Amino acid sequence: MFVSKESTILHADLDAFFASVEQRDDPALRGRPVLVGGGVVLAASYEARAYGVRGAMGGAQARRLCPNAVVVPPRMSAYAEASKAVFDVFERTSPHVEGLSIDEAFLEVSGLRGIAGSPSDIAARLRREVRERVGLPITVGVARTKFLAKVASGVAKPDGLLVVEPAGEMDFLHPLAVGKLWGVGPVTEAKLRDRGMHTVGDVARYSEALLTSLLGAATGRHLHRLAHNQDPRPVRRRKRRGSIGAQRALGRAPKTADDIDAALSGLVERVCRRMRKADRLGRTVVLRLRFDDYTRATRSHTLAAPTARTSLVLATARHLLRTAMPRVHRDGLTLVGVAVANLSDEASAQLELPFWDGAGVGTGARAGGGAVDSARAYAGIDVDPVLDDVRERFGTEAITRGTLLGRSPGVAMPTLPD
DNA sequence: TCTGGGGTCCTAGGACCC
DNA sequence: TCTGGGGTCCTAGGACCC
Repeated sequence: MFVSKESTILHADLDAFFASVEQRDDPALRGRPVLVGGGVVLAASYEARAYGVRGAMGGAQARRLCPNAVVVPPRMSAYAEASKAVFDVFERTSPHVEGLSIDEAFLEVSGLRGIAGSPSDIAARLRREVRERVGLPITVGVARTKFLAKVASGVAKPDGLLVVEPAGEMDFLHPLAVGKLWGVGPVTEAKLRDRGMHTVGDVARYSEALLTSLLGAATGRHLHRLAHNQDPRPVRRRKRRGSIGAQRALGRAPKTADDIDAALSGLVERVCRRMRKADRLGRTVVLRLRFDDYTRATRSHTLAAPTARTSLVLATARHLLRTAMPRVHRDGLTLVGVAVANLSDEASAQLELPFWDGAGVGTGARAGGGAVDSARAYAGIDVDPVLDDVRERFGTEAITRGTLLGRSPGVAMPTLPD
């Protein structure tokens, strides 16, 4: 018998997630406008949205729009816990779950028709289970493609369910504003508008060649396909994340070099702790800066071997910051961020070199024999036994690519934690 | 309306190697 | 001595998403 390979995809998206968790945990907040986060609104309950408040809005503006809103500080661990409980329901619903963020996922359910009922039955049951087991409202969109399922859940919000039937796809798709297309933000939307494209149907009338010349190869091709209802992307498990970072806004007040360095140290420490907790190492240190006029800059450096060592990441970040100091002095720094990218897991974790007898053996920096020699002279320590030991354990490749950080009395070197 | 914190992907140029 | 093409890695910036 011929079996259709046509897929049916659910897009499940929690409603006003952070705000809903707060209302769930504090009955006094139910039915009232709730804002999570004071400086910038991380989430606004639907009661607050009725006043025009949106996520990512400045806190002052949000309170102007909705003076009787209750503002609560974010409780990230509570949200992480709720997210995990919701994803447990997802996993019970389908073996094919692709998480998109802390509060949304795609589920492939086409293989389940005979077992679990129609897609809309499955979606309705999923919503009920999330409500009963976790106590949160969730909206589900159902369609043959990821894109349509995601748009459908957006239309059905809050606390809704919308199925886009195959026969109705074009009628659903073409009147949509271009801004609804996945990957179209303010910049791309303006470019499309300048060409007279306001709806998805408008985009569909243009050639792929024109769209790619206007927007670049990847974006042009992507939009052309979506506008013609071609979205073959399958639901698949996510790869592990590719970077871990932290950042902090500094405000506009003038700050000293010590202020900046203190912020940088705190960020590096947070990032490295998270990396070690997740059992991951990274090779590329990225420094992110934002200036008074909201322009941004990044500086990055790739180490010879992956690490999660605070001292090494911090030394690298400081070096990157020094290279950016002219710009910092000229334009005024308002945000500093550090990320470690190029993450690897256990396979390459062996390259993380060990401590050895009073000498810290770190990985990274542009190192060869020269760096080893200068570290030896600088620290005044006997590194030959260290080299032998490392060579024996990790092979010559590791040692020629490593840098030695000496630690001996009277020599100022970064402290090496854990 | 002046903007937080966490990410992803794409582009383009230069260095370097074969 | 001069010439090519292809591939990978690194850096920086930009757009976008939740």
